[in-house]
Amino acid sequence: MAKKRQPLETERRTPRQARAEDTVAAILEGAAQILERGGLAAFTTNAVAERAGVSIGTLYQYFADKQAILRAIADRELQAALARVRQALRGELDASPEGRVRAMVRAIITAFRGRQRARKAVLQALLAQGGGIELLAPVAAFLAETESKLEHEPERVFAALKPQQLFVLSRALMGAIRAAVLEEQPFLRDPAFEDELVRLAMAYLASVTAHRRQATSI
Amino acid sequence: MAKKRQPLETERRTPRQARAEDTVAAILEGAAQILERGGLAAFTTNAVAERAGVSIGTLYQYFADKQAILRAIADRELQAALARVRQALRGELDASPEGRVRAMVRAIITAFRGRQRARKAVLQALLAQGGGIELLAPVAAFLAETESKLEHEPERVFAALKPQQLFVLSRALMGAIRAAVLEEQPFLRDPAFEDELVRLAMAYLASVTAHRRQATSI
Amino acid sequence: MAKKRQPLETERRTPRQARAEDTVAAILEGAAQILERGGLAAFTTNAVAERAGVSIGTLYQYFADKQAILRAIADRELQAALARVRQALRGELDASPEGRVRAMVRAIITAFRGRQRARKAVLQALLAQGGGIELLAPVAAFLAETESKLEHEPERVFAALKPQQLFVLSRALMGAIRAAVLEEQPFLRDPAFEDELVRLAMAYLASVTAHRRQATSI
Amino acid sequence: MAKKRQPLETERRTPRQARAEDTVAAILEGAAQILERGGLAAFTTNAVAERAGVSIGTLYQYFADKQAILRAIADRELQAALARVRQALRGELDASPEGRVRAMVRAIITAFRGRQRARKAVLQALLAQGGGIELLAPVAAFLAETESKLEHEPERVFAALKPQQLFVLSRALMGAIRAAVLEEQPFLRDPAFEDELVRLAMAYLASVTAHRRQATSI
DNA sequence: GATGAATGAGTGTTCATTCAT
DNA sequence: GATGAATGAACACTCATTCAT
Repeated sequence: MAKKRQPLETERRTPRQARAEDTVAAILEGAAQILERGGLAAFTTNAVAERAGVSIGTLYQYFADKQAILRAIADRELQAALARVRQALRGELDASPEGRVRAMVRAIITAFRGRQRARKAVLQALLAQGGGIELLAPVAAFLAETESKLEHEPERVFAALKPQQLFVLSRALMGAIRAAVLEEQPFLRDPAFEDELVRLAMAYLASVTAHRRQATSI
Repeated sequence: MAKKRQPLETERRTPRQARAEDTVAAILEGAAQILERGGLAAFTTNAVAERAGVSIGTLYQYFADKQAILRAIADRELQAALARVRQALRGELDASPEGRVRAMVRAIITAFRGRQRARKAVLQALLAQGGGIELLAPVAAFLAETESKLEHEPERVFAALKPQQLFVLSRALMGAIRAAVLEEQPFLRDPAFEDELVRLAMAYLASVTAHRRQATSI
Repeated sequence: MAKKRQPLETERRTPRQARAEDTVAAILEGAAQILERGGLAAFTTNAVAERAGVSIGTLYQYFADKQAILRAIADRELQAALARVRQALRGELDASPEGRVRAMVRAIITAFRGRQRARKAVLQALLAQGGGIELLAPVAAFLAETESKLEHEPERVFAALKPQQLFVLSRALMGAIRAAVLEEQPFLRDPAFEDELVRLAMAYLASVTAHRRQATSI
Repeated sequence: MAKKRQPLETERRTPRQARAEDTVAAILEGAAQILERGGLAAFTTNAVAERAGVSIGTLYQYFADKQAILRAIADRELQAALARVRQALRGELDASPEGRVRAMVRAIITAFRGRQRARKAVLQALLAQGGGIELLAPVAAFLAETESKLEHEPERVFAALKPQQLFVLSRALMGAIRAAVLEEQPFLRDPAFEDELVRLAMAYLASVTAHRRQATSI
């Protein structure tokens, strides 16, 4: 019953009719295609409208300005990525901590594949605006929340981290993955790359835990 | 004796008169200031020329196009950052591996302070161009080279890494630092943040080393 | 019933609204006026837009670039000139060969009168483009086609020419007329000038025919 | 004793020293090369100075402005072309009228070969300025003058023409040749093309002569 | 609600010309 | 006499945005 799409403040008009939702979807899809093919340079409102098959006037009835489209795409991508991560973690909840870490790493890498150029362009555009959308922040929050449901406390690898540590870990992983994406490294699909990322995360987690135990035992 | 400024291929005309060198310096400084205050959006050739106190025509006598200015700034910043890292490491060569790792982390964090917006803008602009300036690549290369001069082999923490592992470690560290910079996190100056980065690096290095020893002993 | 304006490939957008057609017409008229008064040097896109009473943006919605405007004008002028030539020849189909030649010469001279500067500028611009002004080609084609409808074969003066001869004759006539136009010779309106051109054409045609007969009879 | 180079009003300074003449020659040669390779678009004062191996300041000491260079080139080319025509006619003075006509046609065609692009560019540039340099006018004048020295009056084919007829004939020939040059027709080197031009000229001359005789005899 | 013609400030860039050295 | 660094008006062209229809 609840609306599936929560209205963004970037939209001018909340689509209440099916047709309007289609229009918004068409615009976002068109925008993503434009970005994917021509990057940020090709991303003009007229081009988006044309590809979406709507008039430029209609586009401006749903989006206040050009940036609003980018924000909407970022939001859409974030939701999709989160959904994939959730999906991946759902099947690994009872796995070992390493299993969960690996699932997460894999989910993120996967989330970054396909439409890389579009994603890159969105990132760049939003960063240029000063708006730091951190894809990872919600993911990490989700992880922490998920773990809090675990029975065995020792298993809660993420929940045990202090905020700053969570920041370091998530950004470090993202940094490595993003660099691989942006530099178009061929080993992005290499299982060994995934192994190294898991190793990095696990080593860090172990170090934090060991440190805490040590501190506690004293 | 030797020319201080090595001519970049981005320059149209190699300055032969002292006046010209001043002009180039003024343009680069003006460009950096513009980027610092207004980001990439404010970075127009006319604005740069005006702030540099030269005519737009003069600007174009030294830079083939707008991008060339960005490249020159990036080059200049890279050299400066590298110099700082080198400087920092020079005093720590005989320190423990952790000492060296910490010196590097600190150097990079430091390198990222001041004119953050300018640096951010340069990064974005060059990434958008497809040109991946990787600050870390030269730093890592320098580290590896530096270590090769060490007597005790076990001390060579970076040299022991495989290329992909070096990639993961360097990008992970950069990712965390860059995220802190871009998100303007207050703890960028917090020693605890530095500690966590060092911990991340050390834990990863230890894990790699342990793994290798284990593999070897079998 | 049929659309009067056939869309040129030089147009960016085929006008779908009546307003748009007016705009295109205004731009072309403005461009012609600019050329007429200031020649090619005054022909700037901004000047054209201003004189046409539209914004520069509007101009660029209908013409891909500056040259496209020139091409459109040239096309328009060519059509007008051809129409006049056709009109002139229509009444002379059954005249003697000399009558037809004279009609053609007169038609071309007439076509070149009025707005000479504009025409001159267009010609120059297109020549500068390397674009072969095939102003004459359509005229010659029309002549040949027209003659092919004649019953008496000996009357077909143009159709009897070999391609290279047609080239020489048409360019020679055009060369003389164009020189008179460009040098703004006062005798452009002198009937004696027309007489000389007719004489040139008739003498050449006679020479070609005589030569051919001689060759055949041997 | 007379100065060989008559000072043009376009020059700022009359070269009195050998070095200065060399400089002027270098500039004109450089300009011709630039025009030949890149056409009018590449013809910038800075480019000319660079190719000539002089500074832009020096260039402006000998030429008041850019157009002055073009005018000087045109003058130089005209002198060269005239010299070639003179040379060609010198050996044909006692030849038949057709021989002389052919010599002239050939000389002009020849004059147009080599540096066609430069010549084309000069023509265009000067035409755009409104200045109609007519290569043929001086040539025709020379022909008429030359013929006036002939003993047998009937042989004086050009001298017999009225000014307007001379205009028609010379521009017609030039028109055909120029069209072939500008359109880069392959038959520019074809002897048959030359034949047709000669035929055109001879036919016209014969027609004029016949007409006059007829008028006289009555 | 939808359209698309119109807008115009703003961009990067060129190049003829000057003049201090 | 020669140099070449500096100038800046001018240009072609883009594109986010508006609003009359």
